[in-house]
Amino acid sequence: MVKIAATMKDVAEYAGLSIATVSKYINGIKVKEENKKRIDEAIKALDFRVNEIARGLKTRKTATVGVLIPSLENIFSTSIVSKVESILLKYGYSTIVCDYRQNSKLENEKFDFLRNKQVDGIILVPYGISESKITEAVNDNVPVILIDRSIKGIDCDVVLADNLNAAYNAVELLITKGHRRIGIICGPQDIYTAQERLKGYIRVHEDYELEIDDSLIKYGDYEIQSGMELMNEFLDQENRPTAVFVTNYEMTLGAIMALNARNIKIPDEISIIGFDNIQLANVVKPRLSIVVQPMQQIGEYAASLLIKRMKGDNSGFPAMIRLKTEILEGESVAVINSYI
Amino acid sequence: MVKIAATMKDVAEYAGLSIATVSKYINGIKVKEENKKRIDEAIKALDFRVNEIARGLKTRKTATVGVLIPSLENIFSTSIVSKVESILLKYGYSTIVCDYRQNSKLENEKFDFLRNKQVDGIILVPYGISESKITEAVNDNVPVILIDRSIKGIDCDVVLADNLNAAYNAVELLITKGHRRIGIICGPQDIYTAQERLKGYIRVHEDYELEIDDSLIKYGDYEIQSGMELMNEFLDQENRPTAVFVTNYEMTLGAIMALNARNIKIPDEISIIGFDNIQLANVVKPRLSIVVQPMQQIGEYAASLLIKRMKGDNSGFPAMIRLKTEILEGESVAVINSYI
DNA sequence: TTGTACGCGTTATCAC
DNA sequence: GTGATAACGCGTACAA
Repeated sequence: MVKIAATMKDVAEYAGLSIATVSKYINGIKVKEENKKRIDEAIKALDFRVNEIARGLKTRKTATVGVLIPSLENIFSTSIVSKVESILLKYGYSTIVCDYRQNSKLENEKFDFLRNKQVDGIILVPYGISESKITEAVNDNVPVILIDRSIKGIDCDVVLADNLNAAYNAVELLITKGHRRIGIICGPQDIYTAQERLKGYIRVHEDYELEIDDSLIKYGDYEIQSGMELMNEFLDQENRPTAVFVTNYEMTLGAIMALNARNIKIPDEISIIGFDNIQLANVVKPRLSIVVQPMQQIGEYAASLLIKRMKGDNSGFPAMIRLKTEILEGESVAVINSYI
Repeated sequence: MVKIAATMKDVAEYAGLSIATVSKYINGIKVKEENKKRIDEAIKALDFRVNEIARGLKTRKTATVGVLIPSLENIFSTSIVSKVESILLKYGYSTIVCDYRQNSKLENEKFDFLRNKQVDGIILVPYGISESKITEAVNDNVPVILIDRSIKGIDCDVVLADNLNAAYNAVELLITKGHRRIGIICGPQDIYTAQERLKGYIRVHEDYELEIDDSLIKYGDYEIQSGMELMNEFLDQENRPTAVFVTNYEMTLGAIMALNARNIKIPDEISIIGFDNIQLANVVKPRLSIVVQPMQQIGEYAASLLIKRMKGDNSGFPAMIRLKTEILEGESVAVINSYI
C-alpha cells in the first residue's frame, strides 16, 4: 500500500477551510480558535507534513546548508561537522555532508552539486577549490565559510586554528625541556595548514637562536603511511633528533606505529609531540603529548557565522576567526640536559 | 552585487527557443545540433544551473537520502556514512547526515525532519525510534534501511554484522589459547548489538561446556568511561579473569586506559580482545587483537539496497543482510596452559 | 523535433 | 480573519 502524502489542499478540504487559511496557521499567523482545532484535527487525521520542497520553491530558500570536507573518516572534520549540524538544526537547517576524499576534482564537483541543490550556505574545508566558484557563490548570495584555510586573493569568511602558534608552542615546549635537535614531520608543502605549522617551527627556532638543520624537516602527505616512513627515516639517520613533532593526526598514528614496530622507548629514546586526537593520546603508553585543536569551537563559530550571513548580515565581512590551540601534556617528552 | 540565478526561461529566451526544448535537451532528449549549441551557449552565458528544488517538486523526488546515526564522532558510523555517501552520489543522490547523539528523542525528531525534507529514502542506525514512524515511511514509499539492528515486530530491510558469531569467535579464540576465566564487558542490555554479542559469549561457553561465572559478565554503556571502570572492577576482583573481551570501540579505549594507568602488562598479566578500530589496534603496544566489522561492506550493501528500493524493486523484502566480521590478531592474547 | 499549456504544493497579495 | 489566485521553476502530455 502506497499512500500519497497529504497536501495542504487535502487538509483544507478536510477542515472545510481554504488553503490560504491552513497555510497561514502553519506559518504562525493568527486563526480563529475554532479553525485552529479543525486544522489540527485534519493534520493529524491525514498525517500531513509540510512539503519543504514546495515551500523552498516559493521562498527561494531550502533551509539546507552544505558541508564539504576532505574526509568523513577523519575525526578533525567529523567533530566539526557534528557541532555544525547540531547548531544549524536548532535554526531549522539541515546539513548535507559531502566528503571529497582529498581529491580536488571531486571537491569542485561536489561544490557544484551543492549549488544545484540550492543550499542556502556552504561550509568548506578547502583543498583545491577553484576560487571563482567561491566568489560566484557569494555573489549569488550563497555565503561560504572556509574552515582551516584561507585562500589568498579572494574575500571569504574563514574560521581556523592558529596553526602557526600551535606549532610554535609545541616546539617551544620541546626546547624548554632541553631539546635542540627537533625533527618535524610536515604536511604537503602546498597545503596551508602545513605551511603555517612549518612557519611556527622555523620562527621558534629563530626566536631561540637555534640553527635549523634541513635534515630535520621532512614532508609527508598527512597520511598514516608517510608518518611511519618519515619517522623511520629519522630513526635511521645519523645524528637522530631527540624529539619529533608530528603535525597531524594520521601521521602521528603512523609515527607511533613505527616506534612501536622497532621497539623504541618513548620518551627515553625519542620524545614525540603529536597532533589532534585526544583518544589516541590517552591510549598510547606513555600518554602522548599532543596539540589539540578546538574543533568544537571551530564548528560553533563556523555555524554561527554562516547563520548570520544567511540572515543577510554582512557586517565584518570577510571575517577571519583564528582560534587558539592547546597542548595536552602527556609523558612522551623527556627532559634532557645533554645540551645547553 | 546579488545575482539572481538564471532559469530555464532565461535560457530559452536567450537561445530563442521554448522552455520545453531546453528542458528536453537538459534531460537528455534529442535536439537539433544547431539548437544544442545555442542552448549550451546560453547556459554558459547565463551560468544556468538546474533548480533541483523545482525539479523535485515536479518529479516528487528530491534525489536526496537521509542518513541518521547515533554519532558523528564514532568511526563505526562515519565509515559507513562515507561509503554510503560515495555510492549514492554516483547515482545522483545527495546525503543529508543527521546525528542524534544517542538520544532517542532527537532520533525521532530528526527522522521527522528528514521526512519533511522529502528525502527519497532513509538509512538509519536505530536506537529508540518509534516503530510506527518506520512503517509509515515505508507505506509512504520512502524506503528505510536499518543498520546494525533489526527491530522486532516490523518488516524492514536491515544490514548488520553477525554480532553473535563475532563474539563467539573472539571468545573461542581465547578459549583455544587456553583461557577459561574470560571476562566480557557488554553494552547496555536493551541494545540489540549488545544482546547479540553477549549471546555469542554464552553460546561458545555452552559449546565448550564451560561454566558461566556471572562475576565475569559486566554491563557498560558503550562509552569510554564505563570501559575504564569495568576493567578496573575486573582487576580488583578476586579470581580475576585471565582475559577480557570488550565489545565496542569506546569501551575498548577505556579498558586500555585502565590497564595503562595501573601499569598492567598486556598480555602477560591479562589478555584482551577489543572491538572495531584498526587504527587503535595498531598503535597500542603490544598490538591489540580486535574484532573488525566490515563497515565498508555494510555501507555498500545498505546503499545498494536503498537504491534498489528507491527504484521500486521490492524483491526479497524485508531483506536481512548479515555480514561476517573478522578477527585481526595482534599480540594482546597470551597462550596459557595453566588450565586444561 | 519543437512548442503550448498545465500542474506539482506552497507562499504571498490581494480583495472580501 | 478568511479565501481566491497568481506566482515559484521545472517536467510532460499533447498538439503542431
